[in-house]
This record gives sequence, C-alpha cells and structure tokens, in this order.
Amino acid sequence: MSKASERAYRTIREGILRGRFAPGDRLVEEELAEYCGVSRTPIRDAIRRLDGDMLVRWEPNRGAVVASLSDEDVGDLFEIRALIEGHAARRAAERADPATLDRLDAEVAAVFEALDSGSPYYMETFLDANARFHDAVYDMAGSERLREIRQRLVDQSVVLRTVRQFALEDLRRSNMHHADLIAALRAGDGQWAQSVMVAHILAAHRRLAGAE
Amino acid sequence: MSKASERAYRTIREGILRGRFAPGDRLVEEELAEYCGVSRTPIRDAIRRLDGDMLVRWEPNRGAVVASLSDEDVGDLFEIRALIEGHAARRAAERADPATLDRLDAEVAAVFEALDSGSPYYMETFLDANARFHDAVYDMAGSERLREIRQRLVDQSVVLRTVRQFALEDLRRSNMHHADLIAALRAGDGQWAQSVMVAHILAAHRRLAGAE
DNA sequence: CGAACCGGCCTTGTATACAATAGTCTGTCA
DNA sequence: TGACAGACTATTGTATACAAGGCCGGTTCG
Repeated sequence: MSKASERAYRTIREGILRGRFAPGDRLVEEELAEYCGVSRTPIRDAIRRLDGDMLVRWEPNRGAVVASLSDEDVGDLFEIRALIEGHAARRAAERADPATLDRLDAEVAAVFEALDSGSPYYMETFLDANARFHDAVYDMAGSERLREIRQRLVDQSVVLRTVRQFALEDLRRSNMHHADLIAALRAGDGQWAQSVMVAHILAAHRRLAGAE
Repeated sequence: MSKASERAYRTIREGILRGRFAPGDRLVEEELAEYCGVSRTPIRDAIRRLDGDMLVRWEPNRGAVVASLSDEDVGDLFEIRALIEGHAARRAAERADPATLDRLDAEVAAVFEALDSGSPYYMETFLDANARFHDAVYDMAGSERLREIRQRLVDQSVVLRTVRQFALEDLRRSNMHHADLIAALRAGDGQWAQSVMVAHILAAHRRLAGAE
C-alpha cells in the first residue's frame, strides 16, 4: 500500500474526521475512486482498514457507510476509553522515567504559555502537545497492545471530530489535568495516576456531551 | 464478501488458530489463493481483515506474516482482557435479567453433567457453553463496543490456540467460576461480578502460562 | 386496490493482466 | 577476497473487465 492505497485511506479518513463525509453517508467505491484519483482496488483496501478502525460500517454486497454514533455509543466509547487510559496511566506510574517526565513538564508549561499569551495557533499547539503527552504515557506504560486499542477507540470517538469546539478555559483545565498526571507519575502512585486519567477522560466526555 | 472472500477469511483464520500456519510464517498471497481455491483478490481482502483482527502482521510491499506473540504480549493481552471482561461483568450485574440467568444456570449444570459423565464430546460441550456464557454476559452488559473489543482480544490471544490443553480439572474450575459469576450477577453486585471475572481470566492466564 | 413477481440497473465481488518494488544473486573491480 | 553495482526474480500493488447479487420500479394477477 505504498502510494494509492495509503493515500486513499488517509483521504477518506480525513474526509470522515473533518465531516466531508457525514455519519450515515454511503461510501460508493467508484465515487471514492474518482475522488481519490485511483482505481477501485485501493479504495477497497482503504475501506477494509476503515472498517477495522470502526470508522465505517461495512456489509457484504451492500457497501460501506460512515459509522454513526448514538449518544449511547459515545458514552460507551468514553467509558471504555477511561478504562483503558486509566489502566495505561497506572502502568505508566509503575514504570515512569524522570527524563520523560521532565520533558512533559516542559511541554505542559509551553502549552500554558501558548494559551495565556493568546497565540493564534494555540489550538494546534494544544492538539500537538496533547497527542505527544498521551503518546508518552503509552511509551511509559510499555504495552503496544494498549496503544493500539487506544488508537482505535480515539479514532472512533467523536473526539477528533469535536475537540476543536473546546473553549480556552477547557484547554486550560485539560492541560492542568496533564500537570496533575505528571505529579502522580513522578510519585509512582498508580492509583492516583489512574484516577486523574479517568477523571480527565470523563470530564472531556461531559464537556462534549454538554456542547451538543 | 459473500462467498470467496468470506471463505478465504475463515479458512486462513482457522489455519492460524489450528496451527496449520505457525506464528512467523509468511502468508504469500498466491499460495493462499491456490490453497483456498480463489484468486488473489479475495485473499487480499481476507488478509486485511486478519490484520484488523491482529492475527497477522502486515507490512507494505512485504506481505503478511502470522502474528507471533511473546510471553510479554500474551501477558498484556490477558491483562487487558481482564480489564475489559471485568468491566463487562460489572455492567452486566447492573442490568442482569433473571430469565437469562436461569438459562445460564441450566447451561452450567449441563456442563458439569457432561464433565462428570465423561462424555466423549465434553470439550466441545464446554467450548460451546463457554462461548454462549460469555456472549450472554455481553448481552447483559449492553455494549456492542465492548463485545467487539473483546472479540478482537480473544482472537489474538493464545486462548483459542491452546485452550484445548485444559485438563478436565481446569474445565471444572472454569465452570465453577461461571457459577460464581451467575451468583454475583443475580445479586446485582457489580464489584463482586467484576472480581470473579478478573480472577477467572487471570487464572486462565496462569494455567496456560504454566503449560507452555 | 394491493401484493407479488419479474426484469433492468446500480453496486459490489472476483479474476486476471500488468506495473512496481524489495530482496537476492552474481559478476566485476579495487 | 570483499564489497558494491547491476540485473533478475519473487511477490505485492494497481487497474480493468467481467460476473453476480441486491434493490427498485413496473406490471400483472388475484
């Protein structure tokens, strides 16, 4: 999947995440083929992968539709995410290394700086730092399986589709949670880290649920 | 994927689960095509799905190999499974319905019967009942997401590849756990149910780890 | 008037041919 | 003798043509 297939996957995925394709939309192979500028073969590959990511729902002889999430689905996803990420945080606390924690401290400080200074790119700064932060947690947790599962859950969730609605105040609070988590990791306190993470996720859920 | 693709998927999957293809084996599309009696196209579909199930590892331009699991991987998988299944059991306790519990009671009794009577099909009886049992837990938990995640974890795990090594005594113990879980579900005690389930999973892990 | 059946069309499923790439083997040159 | 370059081969990636299956509309019969 060097070129066409990979590109098709990314293009369609972006299309779903950014709302170009809405939940419930049919994904007709030939249309996508034209849209991506490739033949149907790599499109089919891409759809299989998106089905694996649970971003589309696929039925034999019927084609694929963009997965639509009920409020209940979203609730389930956040619940499971809280479970997984909380577990990862606990493991990370048992394995945290000071050098990484120092780096994360610096990142958190930088995000606060960006948020307070009113940088025009504060959202991108936050999102990038956020991604790196959670990544680092999984590095420390030391389980690729956990990382993969989390990746899928996050993909599916509405997070990527809606997190941009976060107000400045929400971002500050989120960043504060990260600071809390670093403290817990530094203390090597698994229960504390887990609790902070679970609270972090569930807070995001309520924030997004309220925004809809 | 009505015919060829579905058949290829099942065939290869069975081949992996039953050891026809060993971990680390290369899966060459053309060989599989001949083996399954179809062309390469449905084989590719099947491989994508198996990659999604994490039963094979796939690299661009390099093809697929049967996923091999280190002891650490297996440990991680059981840990995550315990997390997920424990969570499902807790949810199930909050939503359990008596009719289903009565049915499960009967199934557990039937399994004990089969194990004690030395039926020649006791292993199949156990495996079938086991599958139905866990399925019912997820019915009661009421989250399709949980069920899907669990499905993937179980697929990956060594369980399906090795559970047949279980001795009669192990099966009895496992069935006893099920009886315990039913009691917890009937009591509507989420914490109890979760603990029983986690213990059930981790016991299976230790049993299998010891057997290798 | 309604329901069931039939046929055409749209879409997906499969096969095959060809292109591209990685990995290997060999030959030559330093 | 060793290492690098080149072509060769095995395998995957892509396109396209054709087959098959489901859906929708029309028509016909009860």
